[in-house]
This record gives sequence, structure tokens and C-alpha cells, in this order.
Amino acid sequence: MKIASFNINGIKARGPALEAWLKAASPDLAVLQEIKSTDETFPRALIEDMGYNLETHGQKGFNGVAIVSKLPLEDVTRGLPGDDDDTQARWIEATVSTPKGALRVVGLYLPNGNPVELDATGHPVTGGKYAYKLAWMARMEARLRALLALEMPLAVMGDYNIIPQAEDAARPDAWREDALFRLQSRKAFRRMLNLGFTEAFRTRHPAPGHYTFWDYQAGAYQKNDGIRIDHILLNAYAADLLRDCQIDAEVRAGEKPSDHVPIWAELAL
DNA sequence: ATGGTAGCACGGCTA
Repeated sequence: MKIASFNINGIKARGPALEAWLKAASPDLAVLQEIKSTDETFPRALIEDMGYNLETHGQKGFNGVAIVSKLPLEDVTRGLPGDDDDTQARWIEATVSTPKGALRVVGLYLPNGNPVELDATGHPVTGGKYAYKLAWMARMEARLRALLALEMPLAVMGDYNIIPQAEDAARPDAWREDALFRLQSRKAFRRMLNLGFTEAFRTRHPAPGHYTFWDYQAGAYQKNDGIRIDHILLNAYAADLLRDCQIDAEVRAGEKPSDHVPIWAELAL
């Protein structure tokens, strides 16, 4: 089965581009980020008329995640555990079952974290966006530990807002102090990888220069001034099933595109 | 360079 992740940056503006990509790529399942819509205002027919099932975890104006799937979505859960006061819609889970076995899927939109605010001793300022990002990643690590204990194939996909290595940015020096690339962010990401995950794209494409995001500003796409921040992490059960992983970079050149492009993986499932 | 562009929704935040 083909599974994918796509930060669509607003479902109301992305209808035609999303439909065109779903038709062309025909993923069996895709997690979507930044739907920027509530569950009630999401244009469900756009997805359902194409034969996909849809589960949303929306929020007015910002954030919001969803899963679309040709197979039924089972055991759907919404929200990242660990902080009852966190109202931002950034996490959704579901299970799909095939004749060859089941797959647990996470769709996530990890906080951006900018601007980075540090106190005099270099610690993130409490209540700031960077502190929120790091706290969110700590909660995510705890949730991943619980999911790993299920001992079943697991795919954790989405907009991580993390540039894992210098090779994943056209101009790494421009990102050194940014929340997407500073060492503390990358360490938190690596801690999660070290729980036993395989980063699907890097495993299959060791060469630098592959990106999933180009800013709308300053002609970033035309200059290929991109970063790789959308990732598919697979636990060992799922990594054993990995057959392919690609970025649909050409989507960025389409009509009225998102600033992100889809990334997908083929699993022998 | 404190700009630049885009989305949501109609003012200002988020990225």
C-alpha cells in the first residue's frame, strides 16, 4: 500500500491541487496537515466523492490535521496526549487493515517554534513558541513509546518542522538559529529516531538536496531554495515492509500550490 | 534587508 503525507496549507484554497494530486498519485492513505478548517467547515465531498474515507481533527483558522484513506479508518484518536490545556489540533491516529496485516498511522503537524525566545541562561522562555515546540516533542516521544509497545507496523508521518541535517537545506547556514534547525530541535528529533524508527526518505536517498518545502517568498522554488521538513518515520515492523519512498516535488510547480509537497512510501502491506 | 507571499477570514496572526 502507498501511504503519504501532504501539508496542504488550507483546504479551502487547495481543493483543485489536492484533487489533482490524489488522482495522479492515488495513495491508499494520506495524512494532511494545516487544513485550517474546523471539522464542520471541511469540504468533505471533495474527498468522499473520490472514494476516500475521511477523518478530521480541525481547528478554526490555524493548524488542523486529517486522514484520507481508501480503506476504512479504525480506532481513530484525536489529539496528542499529555497536556489537557493544549487546544491546538496537530495530531490524529488511525488503524487500517489489509489482508496482509494492519498498520497504525499517525498524522502530525509539529509546532514551528519560531520565534526562538531564550532567557539569559539560554533556556527557552516559558510560554514562548520555542518552549511549546520542545514540550510538544517531549509529549510526542512519550506517545511514540506507547505506540511502539503495540508491537505492530507503525508509520508516523507529517510536517515535523525539523530539518534533520545540513544536507536537508539548500542554505543550512541561514537556518542555524531557526527553530527548525537549531541543535536543541534536532536533538529532540534524533531522540525519537533513536527509539527505533527508520526515516524512510533518508534511508533510501542518502544524497543531499531533496526538499519538501519552498517558501512562497523571494522565488524560493525557482531558486530551489528549499528544506526537507516533511518526514515518514517507520518502526521496525513497518521498515521491513518499505519498498519505496519519494517526494512529489513537481506538485510545487502546479497551479495555486501549497508551499509543501507530498512525500510518500510504498509498503508491502 | 524586520522586507518578501500566502491562507483564513475580514483584523491580525501564523508560517
